[in-house]
Amino acid sequence: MPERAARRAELLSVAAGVFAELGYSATTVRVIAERAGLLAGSLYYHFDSKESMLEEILRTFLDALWTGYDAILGDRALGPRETLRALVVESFREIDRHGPAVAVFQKEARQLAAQPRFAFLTEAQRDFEDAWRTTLERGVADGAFRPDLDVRLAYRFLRDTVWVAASWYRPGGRHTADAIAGQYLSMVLDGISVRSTIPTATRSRPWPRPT
Amino acid sequence: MPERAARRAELLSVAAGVFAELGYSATTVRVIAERAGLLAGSLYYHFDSKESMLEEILRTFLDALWTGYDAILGDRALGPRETLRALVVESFREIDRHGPAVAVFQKEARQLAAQPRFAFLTEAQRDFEDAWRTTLERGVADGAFRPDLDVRLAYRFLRDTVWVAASWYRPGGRHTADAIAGQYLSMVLDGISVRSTIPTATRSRPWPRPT
Amino acid sequence: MPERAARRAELLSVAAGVFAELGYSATTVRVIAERAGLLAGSLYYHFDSKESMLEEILRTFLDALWTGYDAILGDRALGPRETLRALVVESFREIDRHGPAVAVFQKEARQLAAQPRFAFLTEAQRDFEDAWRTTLERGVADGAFRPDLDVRLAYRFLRDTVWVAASWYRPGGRHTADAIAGQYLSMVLDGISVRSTIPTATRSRPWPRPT
Amino acid sequence: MPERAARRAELLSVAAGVFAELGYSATTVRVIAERAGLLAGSLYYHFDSKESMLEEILRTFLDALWTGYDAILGDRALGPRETLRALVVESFREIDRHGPAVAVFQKEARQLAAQPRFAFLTEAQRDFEDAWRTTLERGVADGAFRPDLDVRLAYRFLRDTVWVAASWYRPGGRHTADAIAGQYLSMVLDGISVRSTIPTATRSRPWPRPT
DNA sequence: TATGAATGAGCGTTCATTCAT
DNA sequence: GATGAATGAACGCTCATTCAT
Repeated sequence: MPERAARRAELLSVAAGVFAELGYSATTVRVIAERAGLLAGSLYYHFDSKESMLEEILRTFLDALWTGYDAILGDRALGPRETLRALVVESFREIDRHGPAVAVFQKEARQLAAQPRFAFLTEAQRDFEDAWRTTLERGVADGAFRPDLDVRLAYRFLRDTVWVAASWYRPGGRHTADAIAGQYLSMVLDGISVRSTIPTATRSRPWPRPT
Repeated sequence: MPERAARRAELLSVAAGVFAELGYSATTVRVIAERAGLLAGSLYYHFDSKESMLEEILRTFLDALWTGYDAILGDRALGPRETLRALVVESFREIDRHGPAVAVFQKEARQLAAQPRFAFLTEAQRDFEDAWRTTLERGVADGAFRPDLDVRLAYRFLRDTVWVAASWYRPGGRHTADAIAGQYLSMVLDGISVRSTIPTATRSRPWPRPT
Repeated sequence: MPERAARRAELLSVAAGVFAELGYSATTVRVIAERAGLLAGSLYYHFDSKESMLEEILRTFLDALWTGYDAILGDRALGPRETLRALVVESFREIDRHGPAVAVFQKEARQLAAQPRFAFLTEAQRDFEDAWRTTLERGVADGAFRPDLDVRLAYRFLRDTVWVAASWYRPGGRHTADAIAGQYLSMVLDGISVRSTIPTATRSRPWPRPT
Repeated sequence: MPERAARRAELLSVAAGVFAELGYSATTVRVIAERAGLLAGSLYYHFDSKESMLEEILRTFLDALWTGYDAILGDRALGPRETLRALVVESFREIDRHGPAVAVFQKEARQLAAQPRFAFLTEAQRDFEDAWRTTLERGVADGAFRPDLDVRLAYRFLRDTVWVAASWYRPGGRHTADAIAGQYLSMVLDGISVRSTIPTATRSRPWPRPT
């Protein structure tokens, strides 16, 4: 990595941390500069604007994420269940690697997507929804997932469940990202309930019984 | 409701909507005023500051929420499963009634809690965690919930899963709040998976089999 | 005094007190109203503006002052020494009666005099200077005051000496206004020094010795 | 003086001039900025707030003043008369050098002293009173000043008389600061009156006659 | 007479950004 | 590459003033 790009990455990492901590709007370029050890004006040698820093942070995150996702989604050997598992694991790994960027994405994306400059967020969200919903639908179709699943709702449920973890997850904590992914998957797939105790009234339709 | 209090409530409702949409920091009092149909300065006849509006919005929301929660938590007739169900339903009803306030809480609480003025948020979060974790622990103890549950993780999972819905839920949409609560509960309790497909590797311990 | 005028006087008295305490610019009509027991807007039933209250306070004070001064200055029986004494006594009585108004005059007059609306202050100051300087000059001419007196300087000295007392004098304190006037006169006329100890070097010219 | 400090001093000098002319409260930072040739916001690169400018102006003035006063008060060779003379001369020199600062002090100190931030003004006023009153009392005790002197009153008389001059004194005028100090001293020490004309009624006690 | 709600101008201050050095 | 001083727009807020009731 050339000197120049390394410095940019370093500064963006600082910026992402502050954006995640204080929110984009409440972050001043002064505190970014201060944490990076230079003066506010000097940031403008490296970046056009505060907004362009944000954009670069989000693009970098999404590029990395989609590199991982594309490998998974392109793997025809994976059934819907394994695909879902792989997507969740990949997502937690992304949180592990680019936690602040994920937190910024989670907090700011909806609002930013309205601006032309950040239209790529809207695209990403659409692709994102496609990937997850397709996987869920495949799973319902082939009997891996519950036939009574409301796919739209389940998509949101999964999406929020995974990304919101970025706001509390800290690398080097009690659990590894993969361990947390495993726990999440267990809850999402099987529920927190002991199966036999579920009163039938909870469901609109009886489960298809495996034979 | 006296004239005065009604006007306050009206203005707070507008403010909550803008805070939820743009974020507290990115919201200007001029925007609030514009949407409320008066001038920025006039807001200060009713409120001390932008911050005091935020505080009142959050306090009002938490008061309403705890009124509901306390009734549930104080009901000794409820088992952990019914308690959890009631808490989720109550939460979605709160989202239905005070959606913007919930979204603001969800977005801003962590950051605000550091200020002395918003210390009540820290208390609320602690009480909140107590309520959910105690319920989960009771459920694990009496066999309603899975014995291998990581309660800390499950708590976060539930908390985020429920509240994050405030950022997309709109009253009057396709589903009622109670319907969505039901769907969420179904996913959370039973998982999205069809039972027999769960590979045993997912779990640390085999399920207790009903006899 | 008609009801109406009495209320005005009452409100102006409150206003003068606040102006004296906080300064005209730092005084808000809200605190005047509050101390008078009504709401800010209600003051505008009685007065056109904050500025018109100030004007009325200053005019009332100057009218009263000149009533006293004119009687003294018109008394041909008084020598310069007695005239000066009478002016000082009258001034302290004015401070005793309208202390806050005097303090406001002392603090604000110089700055206000630049506005057309307050041109009467400039006139008053000119008349004021005339009265005192004429008295001093008469005294120098007839041997009552020191022949080496710089009249311009002595005028300022006297003027400041007297009016500045308004900023600390409180009616009902240790000394009456007349007693303070007496003490001031004693210092101004005779100095604080024991005469014989004055080294001759202090003076530019030897004193004319009375025969 | 480093570049930075010089710029601060320059801006503070402008600010002091405006504060003295319009009063602190009536002064807007935009006026200060305009006279200094920059924009209002740019002042905040150099100072924290309008109030901090005021504080620095007053502290600088008091530091300079006390440097002079301490030298005088610490000189054991000076009798009360020479001490008083030296204090007055030093005060007028201070007016000559920092006229606007003195005028601001004179106008605003009483009101400001109530704020914790300006508690140093209260201290200064106490030290000030100590210095002058001690000098006066020493003079009365050793026969330099009139035995019938009301020291409290005389202190106020001297204090106001001297400092109020800051509101009209302009450097480079007809008289030098030292010349004005001399005239003031002559009036304060010996009075404006020619001795023999003093009616005995003015005094409560006869003068001690030198033998 | 007084109130209560509002206006609108302007205030002190912040902050992303620029640019000569 | 970075600094330091400045810009200029906008922000939260204040306050004298208005006016229907």
